[in-house]
Amino acid sequence: MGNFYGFGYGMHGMRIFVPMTRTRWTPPPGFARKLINWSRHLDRPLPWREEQEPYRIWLSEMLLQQTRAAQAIPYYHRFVEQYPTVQELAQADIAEVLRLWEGLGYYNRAHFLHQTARIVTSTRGGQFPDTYEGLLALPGIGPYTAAAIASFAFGRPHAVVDGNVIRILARLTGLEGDPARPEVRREFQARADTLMGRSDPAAFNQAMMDFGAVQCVPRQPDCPSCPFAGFCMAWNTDRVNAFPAKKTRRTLRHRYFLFLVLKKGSRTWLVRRDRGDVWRGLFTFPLHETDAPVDDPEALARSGWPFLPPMRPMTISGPWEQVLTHQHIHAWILTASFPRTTAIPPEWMAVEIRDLPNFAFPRILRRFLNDPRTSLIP
DNA sequence: TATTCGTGGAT
DNA sequence: TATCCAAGAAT
Repeated sequence: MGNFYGFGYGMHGMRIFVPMTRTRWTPPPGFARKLINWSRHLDRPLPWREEQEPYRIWLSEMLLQQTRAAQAIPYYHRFVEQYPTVQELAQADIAEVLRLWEGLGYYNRAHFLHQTARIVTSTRGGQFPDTYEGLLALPGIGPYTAAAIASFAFGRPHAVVDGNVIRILARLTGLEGDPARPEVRREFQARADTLMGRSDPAAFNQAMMDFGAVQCVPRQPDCPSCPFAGFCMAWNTDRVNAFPAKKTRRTLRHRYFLFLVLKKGSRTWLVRRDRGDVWRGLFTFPLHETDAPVDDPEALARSGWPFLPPMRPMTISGPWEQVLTHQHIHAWILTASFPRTTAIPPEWMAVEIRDLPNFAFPRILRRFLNDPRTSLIP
């Protein structure tokens, strides 16, 4: 355990602290009431705010996992319009769901969304579980999402612990550990639950996340204007930037992709991405991957796809770049006409080129398709 | 339990 | 420009 400090609860901006060793953190009195009161003056319109329907709350929370609210909003509107009820979502084809999800990333979420819709529809008559534990058992619903739905939809007293709450509590209470560690995570959860107390769970959770998004922001927060500065550990020890503990830096893996846009008349071929890799369930053009930088895309293409006619010219586009969380994709896209269809691998799927807008593609390929110079889609 | 799952906005 | 990281969950 690290050092703990006791604080005087002073007025706004007051810096009273007495270094001391403690074994227990003491919650500031009246925190929940003050926090909710703070949030009343806030103008932060979100389409799922004040929403009562569990389906829509669940949908919004799935869209919001590791995603900024601003990015999720247009997707939320499209999903609600396309699938007004969980039954309609359950009946949809996963390819269609993924097409609607395209561009949002973390495509496993779309698969979990669909799975949970089917479970809720087929085994629960379209009704979501109304308990934290029941929600937690569903695909794609972890501790955060279960707490969010349980509180927002059913008024149950479970405090959400997301990135906002971790940042707020780390600074406010001086919790220094790595939030990724389970015991530290449990402590965050315990302190969040303590702070929630007997206040309105939905109002408290909403206010905490609003507070993190508006006031206790990651970088250069305006602490002098913060209503809790008087008993904020980080502020009163001048260590605001030290909380929360920094995540370990990721290492980028470089991957080199060759995509083949093989055209025969009005058609081309696609493959579907499998599980266990990026872009699960999305479509791409047939792909040849190497682990070394590509200096001669055409030569590599001809060795990767030996059936390509030797004399026929190819159009070479690239490199197209996309940086993912753990990977940097370098892509070359080769376009070739091919009069014969023999030797086409059986897993390749022939599609009409004009139908390409209907398939879910990774962003890097959608950028290629939308580029006017590509002129693949008329 | 450490890694791996996208994408884009902010600084 | 490079870096951070966002209403996390699964494996």
